[in-house]
This record gives sequence, structure tokens and C-alpha cells, in this order.
Amino acid sequence: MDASILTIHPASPEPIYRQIVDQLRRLIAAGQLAVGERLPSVRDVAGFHAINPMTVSRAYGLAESEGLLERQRGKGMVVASGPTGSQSARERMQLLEPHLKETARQAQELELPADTVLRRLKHLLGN
Amino acid sequence: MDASILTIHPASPEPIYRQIVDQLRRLIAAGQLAVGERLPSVRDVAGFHAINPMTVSRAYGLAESEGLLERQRGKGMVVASGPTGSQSARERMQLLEPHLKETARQAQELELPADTVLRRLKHLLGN
DNA sequence: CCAAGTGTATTGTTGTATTGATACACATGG
DNA sequence: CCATGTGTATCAATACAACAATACACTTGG
Repeated sequence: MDASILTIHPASPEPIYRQIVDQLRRLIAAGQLAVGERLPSVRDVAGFHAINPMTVSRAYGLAESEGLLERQRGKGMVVASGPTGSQSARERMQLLEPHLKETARQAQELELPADTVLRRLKHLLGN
Repeated sequence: MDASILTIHPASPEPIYRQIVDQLRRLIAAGQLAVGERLPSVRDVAGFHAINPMTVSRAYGLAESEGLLERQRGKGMVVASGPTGSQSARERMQLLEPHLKETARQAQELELPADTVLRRLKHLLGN
């Protein structure tokens, strides 16, 4: 598995380990990471993105305790077969809900017309 | 000015002082806080939200160095008359742009249909 | 004038978060 | 068997955020 599946911004105020966990949660929920699929090793990810291996390990550990990943000793991490794999659109939507709530809050503080916001987001989604 | 204009979540991982500054930036850009209007005193805000006055002072100080607020010695902080007051919809939109970009990224990782996301956001905006 | 209200500088403390360097235990494959 | 590849436990070093308790300079209203 290629280390490039993960997008990381080391300079972001968002902690690196949380960027990784959040991303894994979404990619696994959508099935972009299939059940049983092997993840890139901590050293691969760390080398590719020029970050510390322990930071990746911490993210993997959290993802495991959350039931997203399973550890295969000596081999690596694989996507867990638990209650997680490839969820329905409804379940995936709930992962986006908090972020959307915050979007709405900021839009209202900015007094932006709903049309304007929706049109812009539609454009961004059309990639 | 009432201390309740500011919404603060002390338990959020987002630092309190940044919650305040970000919020001020939006409220001022929209004109919900009019140019020249007085802000609630640091002690009022701190008392109302049960946080430390110096945390509020720090936020006000940052907002001032950003040109959002002006300090009137002995009186308090007022909304600056600078290049900031009540911006156009286009300018306000740019304050939301980074957040919308992130929304689009997460939606794509979740493989959510654009329609679903847009419909949900439209509902959240219709308050 | 002076009490009461502004913001702020200062110093110290506490708790936590984040990252880093190193060494270790384990499993695999030739 | 052993080099190589896993993940990770451990300890350390910072940095950050918030709080606490003062003291200070300033303005206003009675």
C-alpha cells in the first residue's frame, strides 16, 4: 500500500495524528480502504511525509482502539472487519454532520445568503 | 454591549482566545458589530463564560493588532473604522472559503453524493 | 476629586499536547 | 537462523493554553 493515500499538512494547527485518524475514519467508512487491506507502514508514511514514525504509530494505535484497524503482529495494520467497513450513505453523512453544523454557524455569522454558500460548495464538490 | 454576543465552548479543543478572534472577524465583517460599537468588557465576558479575564484580553489584543478593534484607553474596545467594517459579500465569502474547501475534501473522502451534502447544508442554513 | 470602570503587563503555576530519539519484542521470508 | 520488516513502549524536550493574583495607567461620572 502506497504511503501517498494519506494527505498530511505538517504545518497545520490540527495535530498530525488527528489528521491521520480522521482521514482513516472517512476512507474506511467509504470503502476506499477495503476491509483486510494493508496500510502503509509507519516508517513509509513517516518517510514520505517527513514526520516522526511515532506520530504515525500513535495515530494507528488510536485507530485500532477505535476499531478501525487491526494489528497483525510483525506484519502491520489492516483495515478491521468490524462493524465499520463500508457504511451506508446515512452513516457516512453523520461523520460530516459536525463539520456542516460549523459551516452553517460561520455562514450565519457572516450573514451570507444561503444561495451563495450552496453554489460555491457545489462548485467545489464538482471535481 | 452584552457579553452574550460571543459564543464560547471552553471545553473545545479549539483555543478559547482563537474562538473569540475568529468570531469577531466574522461578526465585524458582516456588520453585526457596527463600526464604533463598544465591545463587552473583558471582565464581563470572562464572568459570563466563566473563563479567565486575561484570556479575553489576549483575544482583544490580537484582534486589535489585526485591525479589527481599536483601544480607547480607560473606556474599552470598539470596532475599528479601518478597512474592515462591513465588507462586501464577496469579501465575506473569502472568510468562509477555507472551511468550504475542507468540507469538500471530507465529502469526497466519504464518497458522499454532492446532492446529499448540499441538501443537508441547505437545511442547516435555513434557520 | 475620587470611586468605579476600562484594558494590560507581570509573574508564576498547572495541565496538557505534540513531537522526537532510542531501544525493544515480534513475525516473516529467504 | 537471521536479516529485515512490523508496531510500540519509554523517556525527554518543548511548546502551548489557561488560570491566578496582582499592580498599574487611564477615563468617566457623580
